[in-house]
Amino acid sequence: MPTPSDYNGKVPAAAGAARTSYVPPHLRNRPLSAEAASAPVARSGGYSAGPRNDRIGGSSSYIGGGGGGWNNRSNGWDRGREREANPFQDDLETEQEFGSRDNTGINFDAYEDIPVETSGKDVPSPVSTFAEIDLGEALNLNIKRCKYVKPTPVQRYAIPISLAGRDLMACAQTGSGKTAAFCFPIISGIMKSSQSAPSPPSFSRMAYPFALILSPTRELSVQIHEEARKFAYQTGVRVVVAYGVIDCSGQLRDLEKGVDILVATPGRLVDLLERARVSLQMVKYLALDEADRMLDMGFEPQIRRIVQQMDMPPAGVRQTMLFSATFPKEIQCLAADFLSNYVFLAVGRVGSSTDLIVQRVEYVLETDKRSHLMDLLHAQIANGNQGKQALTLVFVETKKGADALEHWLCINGFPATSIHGDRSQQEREYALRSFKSGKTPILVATDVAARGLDIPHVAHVVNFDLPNDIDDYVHRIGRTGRAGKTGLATAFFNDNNSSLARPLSDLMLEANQEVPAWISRFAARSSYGKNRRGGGGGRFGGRDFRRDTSYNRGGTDYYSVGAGHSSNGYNASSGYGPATVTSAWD
DNA sequence: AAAAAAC
Repeated sequence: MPTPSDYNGKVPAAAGAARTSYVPPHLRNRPLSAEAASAPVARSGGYSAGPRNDRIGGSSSYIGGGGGGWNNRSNGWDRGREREANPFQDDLETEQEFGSRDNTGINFDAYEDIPVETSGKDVPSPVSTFAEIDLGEALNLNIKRCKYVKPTPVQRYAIPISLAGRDLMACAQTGSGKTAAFCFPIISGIMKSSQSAPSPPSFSRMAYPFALILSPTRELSVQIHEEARKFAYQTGVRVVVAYGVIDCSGQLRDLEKGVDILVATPGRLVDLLERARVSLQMVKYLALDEADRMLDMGFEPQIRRIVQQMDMPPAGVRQTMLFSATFPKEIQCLAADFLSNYVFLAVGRVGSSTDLIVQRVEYVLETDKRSHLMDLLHAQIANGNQGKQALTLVFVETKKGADALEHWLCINGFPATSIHGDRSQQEREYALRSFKSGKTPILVATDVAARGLDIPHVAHVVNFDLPNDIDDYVHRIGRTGRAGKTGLATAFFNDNNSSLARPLSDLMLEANQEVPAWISRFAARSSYGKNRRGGGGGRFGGRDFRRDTSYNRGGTDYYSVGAGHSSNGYNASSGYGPATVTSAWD
């Protein structure tokens, strides 16, 4: 179990000076009377010069009024003025609306025999209860409020690993509790270390988050923010989200009020860094959600810029956690640049009784897709599968295609809406709400909705247009069958998708799905996807590329230990041997 | 070739 000194080992020497006046996060939310008493002595740490105290003492209005701006992480004084909104309020309302809603709880029976694999040096042991982990009283209370009874597989492994201060690359299906897996250690770590945290190093309107969480879409950032706010409720740890167009929702104001955990999309964060509204020099935790997407061709330059070319502490000083349901080898290779002596964690995806998604592939010509979709929707209605308890998510390839299909569905009497990158943020958020509430139980979407979004009650995912990449398919169908519930995924396949035939049929075979015989005709034609997973079998969304025999970084820190050091090092006595490979399956 | 993400 980590001690506070584990968390503070890298804190500058000046830290001690701040101790007496600093108000740690867990005390920031005390009632106003208690706060007021300590206000005049708001932290005057080593960095803090006179002006800060003058400002605090002499001004009755805080942030926003004067524009001078100061990072007020340092005082709990103004925090008491605003009551922290109860982030659990929405849950109560939704719960009433849906009657006995049980999706806050995970169906643990379905996860009982899930395969788990770890690799890396000295992998910390997993836990089986939250009680075994010292997360702190406030966080434990929030876990109860979230109705989490016991940790999910990814949480059982990832939380001890990250509490031990280790970097992590984790493959786990979204909906299996990933967000909590990286939020709990971050919140807990910030609470513990804050007792001796250094002051922000300058006097400006810049924000100095301790933790940075990046995700590839605005909606996913919103979702992570909402979840993180629940976990951080009344801990004093402040969570702020930044995404999309300039400050339509008071994001800049929130930043100025101080931030401990910043959740952001990459473009927005680059913008904030350029405007010098955010500094990354205090970042102790970096988490990338949907990390393989964050490091693909479209995002990689931005991520490199943020992580390597700004003022963020380097790998090894900060703690880095990468999460995704899929982790292609090439991306793992790239990701190694951002990690230091990391643990690789893979939580089973398919191939066991945990597979809760029934997958179907149907041969549908381009011209027949619409009428075929209508048949499916009619059949669903005939089965009594409709309304807000049985939402249908339809994926198409293009934004134009999404608009067209939405329009066509609507004029044919189907209550549909759509979400894609050409719609305004307002429209996007409205569409998502309208879908979630069941007002429009059909949502037509581009890949913007493929990853990470947690939408309860999605009973059916239709791949109206199949993606070109099997990993995208995996993420898309993962919008159903969540939290232990079952789901259906139907794909419309035709000659345009022949490149996907082999990986798709492989994936379905792994998942014990019925694969139509005709698909092998296409599979034979294409060589795409061969060995994409490093021949590592299909139980996982990925396999540690460091274990691949073709990978040899000889002389790097990964395999520096041990006699009999082989070309891959995996079976050498370097800590990668079978003894450290744990599996809940065996 | 398309999608996502800042102004």
